Amino acid sequence: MPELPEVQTTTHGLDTHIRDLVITDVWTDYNSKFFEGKDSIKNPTYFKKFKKEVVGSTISHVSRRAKNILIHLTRDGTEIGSILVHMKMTGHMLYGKYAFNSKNSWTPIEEGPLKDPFNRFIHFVLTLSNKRHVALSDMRKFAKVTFIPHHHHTTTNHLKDIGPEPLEKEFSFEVFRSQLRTKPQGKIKPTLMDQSIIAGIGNIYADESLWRAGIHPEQPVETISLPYLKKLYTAIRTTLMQGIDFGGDSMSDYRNIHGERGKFQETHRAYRKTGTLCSKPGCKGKILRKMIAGRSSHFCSIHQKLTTRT
DNA sequence: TGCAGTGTTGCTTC
DNA sequence: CGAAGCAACACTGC
Repeated sequence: MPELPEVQTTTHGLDTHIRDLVITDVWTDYNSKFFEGKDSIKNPTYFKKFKKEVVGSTISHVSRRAKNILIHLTRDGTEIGSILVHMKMTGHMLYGKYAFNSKNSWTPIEEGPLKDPFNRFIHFVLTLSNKRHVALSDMRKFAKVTFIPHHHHTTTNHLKDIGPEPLEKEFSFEVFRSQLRTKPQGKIKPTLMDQSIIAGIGNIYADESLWRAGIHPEQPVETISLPYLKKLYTAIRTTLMQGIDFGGDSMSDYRNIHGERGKFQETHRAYRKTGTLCSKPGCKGKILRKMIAGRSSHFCSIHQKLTTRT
């Protein structure tokens, strides 16, 4: 589920714990070279190159771009690039002390994410100079890990088509509106989830933002009035900020780097609330579920009606 | 038991 | 060009 707030929670946690440490080893048991491009550690040939790049480098800091984590590396004080991790559906990063066991997998042994039920799905591990580890738990094995050389940061396919960050102060209402104008005929929900329009919004935060703004997920972008667009702009920013404040959403298997759950799922108003009464004060609607652009969408039958003009 | 559904995204097809 | 469908994988819940 990692969307912007979950990736932000993980990024911040990593940044405070692994800054200035040296990477002393890298391990993986991902092995399919299919589906992902050549520059994926799932490709054994690429992994050898990857290992050569990162072992011996120092972590300068950890940042986020859309739903990607970037672990920035230096060598002899010079920036060499970063490890890009996209956690996709079920990935989450953990920090702690692990031991490599006789079954060729990793077990947490001290502090850290001892209680995380997903420790059995660890497929990528960085060993650090303080004898601790960063582990990527990834049940469905969809995650992407690759090395981005410093000079490729703005040109790599992994990052070049990503839209503005919704929580940065440069993301004004005018920026939001001009981004949406590139897809006037699009349905609003798939448009919000398009990473080239706005960075970091996924299925949960799209549904929750639209509930708060009172807009039907299939409302064509060009038919949304100025006041409703402004409501939506505010709803997106406050919902994402709430997600971060609550430590992310753990309705499914997201955990922070210590293996702990976030609490945003306790505040859901629409996502996976099918059949319940709408909780908007005075609203008598029911939460409906419908597949839209291949994703299940949840919205109120009354205060999120599809209209010819909002 | 069986199968629909799951947070993401990129490739293929139309 | 865009939109839709599906595949990558493993598990949960009805």
